[in-house]
Amino acid sequence: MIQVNYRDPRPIYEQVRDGFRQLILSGALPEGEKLPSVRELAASLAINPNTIQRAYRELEAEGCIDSVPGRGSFVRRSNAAALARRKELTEALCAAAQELRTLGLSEEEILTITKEGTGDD
Amino acid sequence: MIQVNYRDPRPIYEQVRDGFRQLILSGALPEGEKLPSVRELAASLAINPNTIQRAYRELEAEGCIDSVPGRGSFVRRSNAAALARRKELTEALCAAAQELRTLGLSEEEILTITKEGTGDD
Amino acid sequence: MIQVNYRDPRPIYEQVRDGFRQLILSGALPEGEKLPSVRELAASLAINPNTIQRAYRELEAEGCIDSVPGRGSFVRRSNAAALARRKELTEALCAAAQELRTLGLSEEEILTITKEGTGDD
Amino acid sequence: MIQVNYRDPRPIYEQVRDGFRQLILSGALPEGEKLPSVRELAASLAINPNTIQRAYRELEAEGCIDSVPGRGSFVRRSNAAALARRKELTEALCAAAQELRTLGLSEEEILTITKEGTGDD
DNA sequence: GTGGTCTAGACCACG
DNA sequence: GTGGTCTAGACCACA
Repeated sequence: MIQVNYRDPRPIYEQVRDGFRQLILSGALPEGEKLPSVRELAASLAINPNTIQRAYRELEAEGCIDSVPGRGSFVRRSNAAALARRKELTEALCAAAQELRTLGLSEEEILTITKEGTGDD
Repeated sequence: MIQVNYRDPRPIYEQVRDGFRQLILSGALPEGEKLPSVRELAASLAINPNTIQRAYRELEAEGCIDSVPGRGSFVRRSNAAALARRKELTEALCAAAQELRTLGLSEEEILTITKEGTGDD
Repeated sequence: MIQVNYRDPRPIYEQVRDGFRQLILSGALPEGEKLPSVRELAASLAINPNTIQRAYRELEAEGCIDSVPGRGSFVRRSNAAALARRKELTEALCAAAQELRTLGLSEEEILTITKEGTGDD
Repeated sequence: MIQVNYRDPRPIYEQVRDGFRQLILSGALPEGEKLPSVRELAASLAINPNTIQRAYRELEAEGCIDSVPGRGSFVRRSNAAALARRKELTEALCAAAQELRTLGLSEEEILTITKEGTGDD
């Protein structure tokens, strides 16, 4: 369901957080779905429960999940979270495209890169 | 010439390094141009000289500059550096575009975002 | 009659307890009125009966209800409970007003906020 | 500078966080002021550094401070943070006033309570 | 020196 | 069982 990669320079809690965020915002995890419990996921990933809890805490702060003490954590899929993420990605995409232009790539080349992975190629 | 921003989550040495790389690869700094000395730049940015030195060291490792002990650091503009940077940006752009697709944006919307800042709009 | 909200950071038993206290102290539930049985309410709210029982237990300790084993729980509306609640709210109101003052709000602005919802506006 | 109270039911990290937020938003700590280092404050309060760090992390997320690895944490006093806090307090004040009304207090009595601590009494 | 991540393990409140 | 707080202590990257 979620994978962590020790070679990835990103901290583990970010990998877990971003992994779930992606699953939630893309709709792969439906609204109301129960996430694995902190201890359960920690055990299955061989990671300290505190690390998982931090990921869940941040997802809750972002509005992606509800954590209910004694019951578990559940997908919320709020619009605000999706919009915030969309804004982040839009800015990252713009910045990358801009810098590629300064490297001398043509508009056409950049659009081709953007389409990679579409199946259009 | 270079600016550092404490609110930026990136470490300062990365901000300095990336700032110079951008100036060099985009051609804003011509081949052979002398960079400010470590002490000079450290003083003008009110930053620890070690931090500047690390930025320069990494730029040299990337092939963006040549550091000549006793004389200073000079722009090299190698092809290898440009290609490496281009690969990084290409991957970032693809990843952002892919995730925007999972958020439900159409191909058209994504291309429009990519074109932002072109002057085409 | 009572609603629980999983997004509310307050534990469920507090939501139930506070909900009934509000209904009782405001007079919405008349003296002597029978409350739903623990099992009944637990079923209708899809909540663990232990949770309801804890809410009732605390309401009894506060003097808001009488629980008669085998017969049920009944509204008591004691003066002591009202006074205790009034003290709590008074302190909360004072604290909020004080902090708003430190944020630079004028006395007038604070009084206006206090009156919101009065129908005076 | 900051005090923690073990009798307070609020977690320690919230007491620390809220204490600094109050000092910052009220202007008691001027913009750019350096906060005590995580370890320093932890030692002086006899609290685990992790607990302090969590408080600082949340203050940074709120936009109240900037934490710069290797340099320290500094007051930011953003407008957004002040507005968010003001909104929280406004809602708390309204809710308390409303419930006091249901307890039968007159508008006059409530306004008197609100003014407590003004020196107007 | 600084902030930040992670682990291991205890303890609590809630359901 | 659940989430949440806290401690103790190690380790890393940065300045």
